[in-house]
Amino acid sequence: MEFGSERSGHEVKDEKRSESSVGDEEDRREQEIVTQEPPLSTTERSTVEAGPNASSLTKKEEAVDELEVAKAEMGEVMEENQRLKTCLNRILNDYRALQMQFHNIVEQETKDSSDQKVNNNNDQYQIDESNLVSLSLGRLPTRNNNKVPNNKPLKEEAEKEDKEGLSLGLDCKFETSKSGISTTEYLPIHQSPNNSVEEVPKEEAAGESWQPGKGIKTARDATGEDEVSQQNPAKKARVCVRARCDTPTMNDGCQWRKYGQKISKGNPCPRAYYRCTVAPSCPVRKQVQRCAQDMSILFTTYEGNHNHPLPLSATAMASTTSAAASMLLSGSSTSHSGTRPSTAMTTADLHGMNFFLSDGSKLSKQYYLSHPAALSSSPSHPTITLDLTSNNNPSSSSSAALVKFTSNSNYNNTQRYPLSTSLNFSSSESNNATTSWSNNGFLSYNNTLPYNSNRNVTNVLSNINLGRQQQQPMENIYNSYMQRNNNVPISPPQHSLPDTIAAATKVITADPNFQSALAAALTTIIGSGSTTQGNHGGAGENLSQKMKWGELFPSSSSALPSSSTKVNGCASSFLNKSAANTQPGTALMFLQPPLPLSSPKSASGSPGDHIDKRN
DNA sequence: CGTCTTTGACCAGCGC
DNA sequence: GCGCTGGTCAAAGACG
Repeated sequence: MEFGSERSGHEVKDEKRSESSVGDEEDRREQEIVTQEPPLSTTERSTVEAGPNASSLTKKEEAVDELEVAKAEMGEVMEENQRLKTCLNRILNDYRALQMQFHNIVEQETKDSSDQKVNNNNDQYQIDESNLVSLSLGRLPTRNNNKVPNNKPLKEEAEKEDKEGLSLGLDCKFETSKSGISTTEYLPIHQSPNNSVEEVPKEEAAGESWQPGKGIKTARDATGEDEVSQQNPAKKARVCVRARCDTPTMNDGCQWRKYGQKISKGNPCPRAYYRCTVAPSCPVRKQVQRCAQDMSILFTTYEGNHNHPLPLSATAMASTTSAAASMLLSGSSTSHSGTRPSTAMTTADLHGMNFFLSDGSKLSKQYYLSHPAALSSSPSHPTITLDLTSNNNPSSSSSAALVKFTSNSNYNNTQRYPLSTSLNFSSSESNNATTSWSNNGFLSYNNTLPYNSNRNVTNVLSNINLGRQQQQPMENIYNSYMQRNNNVPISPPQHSLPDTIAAATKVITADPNFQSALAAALTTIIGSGSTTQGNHGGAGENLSQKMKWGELFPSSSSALPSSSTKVNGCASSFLNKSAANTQPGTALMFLQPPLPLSSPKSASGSPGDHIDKRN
């Protein structure tokens, strides 16, 4: 993939200019070197002239030879230098291209939101209500529609977004089934009663913001979400991320300070408590705990919403957790109607994409966790779990990425929300499409062929690797679908994997027509056979350049500098740094708060969600 | 010296 | 009411 092909004329121009300037500089240096040579030669000559005999002539010849050798060596060094400079220029230009594409994606998401709104108007009510799960990635549709006319130039809109704070909001709508009662048990391993993550609290509404009983109260905009929180201060939505990680914590781009540690019941591994330190008053907390049975699995539970701009690197996880929490809370909102029976579960089996939304009852306890006792949460906290491990899920043997929404609660007539929800993006190891937080710190998608590999867009997609994997099936599927059905120009995937997941989820859930496309895509992916498991290449956690540059510059990729920061988490931070480098102005992003279904107005209000970064 | 981690103590919620 | 457990605080120590 050459980003150059995607670059605008302006950028190409810049590249040419920079290359030419590099060449000029090289020429200048060469001339300087040449001009430095005469004094040497003069010295030599003077010695030679001092003794005009045969030995002097020989010396002169030797000196000339030495000069020539030196020149040759100098030339080699300069060639090498030039190669390196060219390489660097390409990297920089690629980076610029990536930035442009990021803007395009933001724009794309804006359009998607608009399109989805239109589609919702047309189709939403034709969809079986029981299967209606809508996750929209990006800015809130209403706001988008109002503020960003579609006929505006992309760049202008992108700039506008930057000025507005570059919000990557996640709008999550989630309607649980009225009728569908699923008995599906996605249970690879025995479910222990101690599995508190999925443990079913039995309470009412949930506030997503962290509001400790006696603790920090953050001044936030009066949004619908906040209203919910205030109405139910004790109920905090939690998002648990289950991922494989060798480091003490996942690096999600945010800054955390450890404020406590506890040995929790049922797990010998201590649970660590962190709070966000990006802003002093940020209410966000996270808990980190290793799985007792599999120490490589890390449970990271986020609570609350950030009330400050987030580093770009932090938006990935924040978006995902925000979406998840929104879904959880939105699910609760739908139950306000009271039309739902005490046990409700939504299951949508989309050709291997198993959407599993359950609500209520002990029947629908979450079974997917392999090691249920590993983490527990208070019953007062509705929890949604994102399973980002890429392993052993027997039930994911459909060989497609499995997305599971499971909401559990002791649902009774007063139950207002699903208390525990899991999003399982894992797949079996044999799967071609795999999402994982790999051990080397790369959040990776494993897959093989893109669904629409014959498309130009895919050419770009195929060259962008998160975690230096091959491609992102969900992304490709999503793009393919969007392009085919909506005639929407597809931007290369510059957003983070969680965003990708959310985007894919959005599409899948928003439009039933996507099923057919998905089926085809999965067939293609499955059929392609080979799985490109990640290059566990170590130090690259902070290098967005590693996205595919290993291919572009195989010889130099290993030389890319690793971060000097203290970050040692399993990270998504590689998503961050490059973007934050050259455009400091965009380094901070304000996450749009998740939008519960019941309170659309919250969209414009409080900032988004969860993040984590170091230990 | 400032920041961060560790760790014991304290508090609140929940179940019995 | 009591005990258990999760969650938080804050002093002390470690570290750069």
